[in-house]
Amino acid sequence: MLDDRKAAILRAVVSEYIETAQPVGSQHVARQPGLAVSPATVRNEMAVLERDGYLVQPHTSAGRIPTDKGYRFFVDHLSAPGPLDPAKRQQVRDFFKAAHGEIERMLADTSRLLANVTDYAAVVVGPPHEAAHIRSVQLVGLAPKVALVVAVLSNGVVEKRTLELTEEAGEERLAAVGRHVSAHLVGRTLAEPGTPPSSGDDATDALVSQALSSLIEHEVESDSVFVGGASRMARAFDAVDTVRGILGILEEQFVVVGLLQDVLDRGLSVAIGAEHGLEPLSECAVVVAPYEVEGERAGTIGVLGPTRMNYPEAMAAVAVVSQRLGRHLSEG
Amino acid sequence: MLDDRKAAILRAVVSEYIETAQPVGSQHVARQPGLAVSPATVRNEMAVLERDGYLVQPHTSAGRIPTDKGYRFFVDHLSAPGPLDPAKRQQVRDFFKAAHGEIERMLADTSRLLANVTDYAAVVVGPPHEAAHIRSVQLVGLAPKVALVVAVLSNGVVEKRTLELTEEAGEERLAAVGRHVSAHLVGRTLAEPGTPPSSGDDATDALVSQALSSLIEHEVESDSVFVGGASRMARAFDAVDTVRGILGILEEQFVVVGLLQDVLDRGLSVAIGAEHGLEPLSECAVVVAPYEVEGERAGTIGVLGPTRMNYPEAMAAVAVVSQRLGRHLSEG
DNA sequence: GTTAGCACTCGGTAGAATCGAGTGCCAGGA
DNA sequence: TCCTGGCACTCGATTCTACCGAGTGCTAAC
Repeated sequence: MLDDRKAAILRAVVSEYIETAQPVGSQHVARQPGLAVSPATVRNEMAVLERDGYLVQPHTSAGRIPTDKGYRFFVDHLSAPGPLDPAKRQQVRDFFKAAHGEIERMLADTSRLLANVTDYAAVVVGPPHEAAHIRSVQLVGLAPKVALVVAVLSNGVVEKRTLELTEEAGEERLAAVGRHVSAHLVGRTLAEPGTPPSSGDDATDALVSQALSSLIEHEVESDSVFVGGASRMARAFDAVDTVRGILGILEEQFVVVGLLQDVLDRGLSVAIGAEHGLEPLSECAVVVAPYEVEGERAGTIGVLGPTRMNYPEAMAAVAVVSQRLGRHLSEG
Repeated sequence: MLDDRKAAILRAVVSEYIETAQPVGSQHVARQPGLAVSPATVRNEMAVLERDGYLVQPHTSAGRIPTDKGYRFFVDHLSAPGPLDPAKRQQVRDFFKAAHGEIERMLADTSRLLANVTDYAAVVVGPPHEAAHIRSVQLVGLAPKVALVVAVLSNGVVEKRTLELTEEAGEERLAAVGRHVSAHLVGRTLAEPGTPPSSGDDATDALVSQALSSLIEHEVESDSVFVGGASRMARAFDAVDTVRGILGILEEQFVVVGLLQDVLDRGLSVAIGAEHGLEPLSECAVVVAPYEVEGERAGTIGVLGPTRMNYPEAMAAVAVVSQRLGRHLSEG
């Protein structure tokens, strides 16, 4: 553990580096109000902090930069979560006051909001589809031998699957199958669909089971993910290769979901640099928070920025948005 | 118009510049087989080409670079559309052989395919929702005073809207309204919904018209757009500001749709640099093609790359993918 | 009309000089 | 024992110079 003065010095270095992106020297730190200490003393302390892995020098005769460990200590012990800037707070409030419409658009807009507020890339993961209760199932013919299974979930999500039929089926038959599946499935979840009772008609039963299995398979990968403001990563780094790597990751939805999930699973709200395993994101930090709908954990939102991101602000923004998003969705 | 030799020189400059991204000098051009001419002659010709606006020199004593006008002449007169590289052709074939599932995922995957094949960013615009025939409409209750209108279109698209009800409505009433709307709307399009006949029940009629208006409004902006491989733009440019501008554009879906639409409307299949009005894309070119489903123009695909992109290959890829996508969607 | 020859331009690279922010260490003082 | 002023030292960044060479435009001869 760090004594008070070392902690204060570390905080000063991190804060200043976050602002300026330049290595921080002992003079700057010593100027910090509240630290009545000479640069020489600061230097000694910084040497210790470096030995202990909280800081590094890009090269001799340069100032210090925080390591991942340094950032970690900063977010864990030195940064008050703090309230969000009032103007931004208002921006969030206004957004949710005006927000309406169906859930996917809502979530996509939320990711853009979060990106605007924080000025980093933002991710919103929708509620897992398996958990929601099924409200209705319907079969609709699209072509002679193609039908669409449409399932409406209680959270407003609509799942659909195309069905390749082995033989033509008229509207009536599809409707009948739909009613049959619906009667069985309504109130259940996609995760536990159970086995529907036989209808006494082999052809119908075959279609029913086909529709059912189409609905429940491929479930995992279909969690909805929305990435907003990815272009902001181009501002955060000036190495074009770094940017490309990061954008590449953000394009792979299931990687992004996995990343957020993984961070949450480890009980963290912030993952810094190498803490999340993704190599291209080694210069990035993620701030995440779950949101709850009607008391149940429903999904996750997060912000992705450079490790030298403004953690207090990002954490505040993520907290506010996740809370308001949950409330908004709870109200329907 | 350019005489044969000037055209050949222009072609050589464009080809070489596309490959190397370096200004092309007279020696390189003269080495070109098929041009039995000395560097000095080439220099004279290049001076003329520069005077006429086809080439520029980044600075005195450098080679020449094509202007937008130069690229334009190249794609209009000098580049054979040419067949796609066999391996890539196969890649496209394999993709569509394996492809299945519902339409949005299909389109999103197609955008990734096109990005992979061309190594540029790719855009796929789905069929306009207004044009498709309605196959089914249904109302599903989500909360006491919230209902979801779900409309299934003939092309497999599902439109949904949340409805804020002024008073509670039971399942039976919602179902009745759904049947009423459905009976009226099936076979029509969202663009021409007509006016449903009165059901003789005021409360039902109110809900019907509410459902109807929710479906037809906000129509324009809901065309589905899928952008794939945006991260590849980071490879094409090394100015990080340029990259950011381009990514910013790609994040605004309706701008992208407008861009492609605009290019098509002007009867072009390629738009270069300033030809499309978007300032951040002044260093980019777009190659577009419509695709047809069952003989009808259904949507658009496109590729976005630097102006020094490989036009023949991009055009070939876009042509092949649009054609196969149309065929695939026609077959259902 | 084409080409060889030539003087000229100018971006890019390499090397030297300089600057200055920052360091580590030491010795003196509270 | 801990802090601090002083000092020599480091080394990236910046500036300047020299130089190279790819490329040009022009002219005169073929």
